[in-house]
Amino acid sequence: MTRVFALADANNFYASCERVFQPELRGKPTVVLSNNDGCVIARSPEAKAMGIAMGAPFFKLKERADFRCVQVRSANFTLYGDMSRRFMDIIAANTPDMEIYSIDECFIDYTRAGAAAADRARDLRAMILQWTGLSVSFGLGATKTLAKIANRQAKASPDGVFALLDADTRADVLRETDVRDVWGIGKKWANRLQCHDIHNAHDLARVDRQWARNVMGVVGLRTVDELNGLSAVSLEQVTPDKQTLCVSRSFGTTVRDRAELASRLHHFASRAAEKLRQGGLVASAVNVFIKGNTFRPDLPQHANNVTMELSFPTSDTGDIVRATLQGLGRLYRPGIPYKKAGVLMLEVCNAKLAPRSLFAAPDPRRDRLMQTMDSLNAKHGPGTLCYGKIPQPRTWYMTQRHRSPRFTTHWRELPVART
DNA sequence: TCTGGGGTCCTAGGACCC
DNA sequence: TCTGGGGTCCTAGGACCC
Repeated sequence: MTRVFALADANNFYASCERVFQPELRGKPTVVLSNNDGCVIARSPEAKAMGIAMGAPFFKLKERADFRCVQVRSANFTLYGDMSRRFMDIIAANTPDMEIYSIDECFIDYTRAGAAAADRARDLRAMILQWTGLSVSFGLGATKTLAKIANRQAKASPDGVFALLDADTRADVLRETDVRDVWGIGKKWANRLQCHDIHNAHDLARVDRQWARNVMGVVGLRTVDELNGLSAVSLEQVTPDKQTLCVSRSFGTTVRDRAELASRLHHFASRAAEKLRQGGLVASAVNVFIKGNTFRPDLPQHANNVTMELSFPTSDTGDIVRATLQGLGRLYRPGIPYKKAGVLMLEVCNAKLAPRSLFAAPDPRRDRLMQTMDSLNAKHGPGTLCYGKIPQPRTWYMTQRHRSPRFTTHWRELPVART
């Protein structure tokens, strides 16, 4: 049986979320910036038309003569996360066979809908637009990779839906698709494939399977099969537990002081522990890393990381903070202007499945303490209760000069309707 | 002055064992 | 004198994704 996958992808997601609640942005070139207002991570169609590149550093963008007409917003992940949940909920309520792939994309298995798949997608698209204000494109194909390619066409099609299901259309579209735009082919592989005279997706689909296996490995072979309509990447309906969990930030200004670095890592470790508990997870080790400013070779450089074993799998903020600060003690060098730091939780697994140690056991009273801390912070706002230090406003935390209100998740920031 | 953050999977190579 | 070879486990690094 021919399978039918759809990829539903919200158009210019972050920029669109901003526009839903700020109609004054509509029709104007709009960009959304990364943390610390470092670089561009989303662009409205008008901004794309101006040639503003994804990842363009903001400080360079500001030098452009036509910059004044560009609307700028700092990343507002609280808002985007909530909007994502809303549109995914609508899809889930209509189609049980779905996989949330990223904040703005999901795959749907429409095999059972058969010939009606495209109509189903159109209905769903209309519903999402009406209920959330978000425009979502649907690409349909016999594999996930083909659905991805179909989605690129859908973005340009008037009704936002494109089916890449018959053989002739498929061959035509694959010929038009640059090999670097194929899902799973990055910059490196695109360049290497060019050397073998493989320029578009159709060229790649026609290579010998054995050649693909030898030269590109199992991942490359899967891509080739998928381009030929052989489904090699299945729908992942159950989100597997994470294996690692990372909290890290670049700093707006560099940090030389050890106590200051410790304070920031303390915060990252606390956040990581919170994220573990939210997911019902525990970790057995924590990797701590610090690095200088690699964009500035003229400054003294130092980058290092260390892995600290925890005495048993845990999500206890105290254990994780302690290990993190011990790790920093081994890494820190005076006089280095540090630009980035973070913690990476390792050997993460479900708390219920975690191995137990004969020699060290978690204290149930600590679990209750963590629960109490989490519920207080949930009720009164993040940072109400901190572990092992006095809560203080994090003036250092991030540069967000252009952040919009958290329209959908904070009572005081709700949009106001006037009649 | 100013360049994001958070993931996954695969492979190569070393250590170690028999 | 002789310097095999296969298996497993671990780690680091590469490549990719959004």
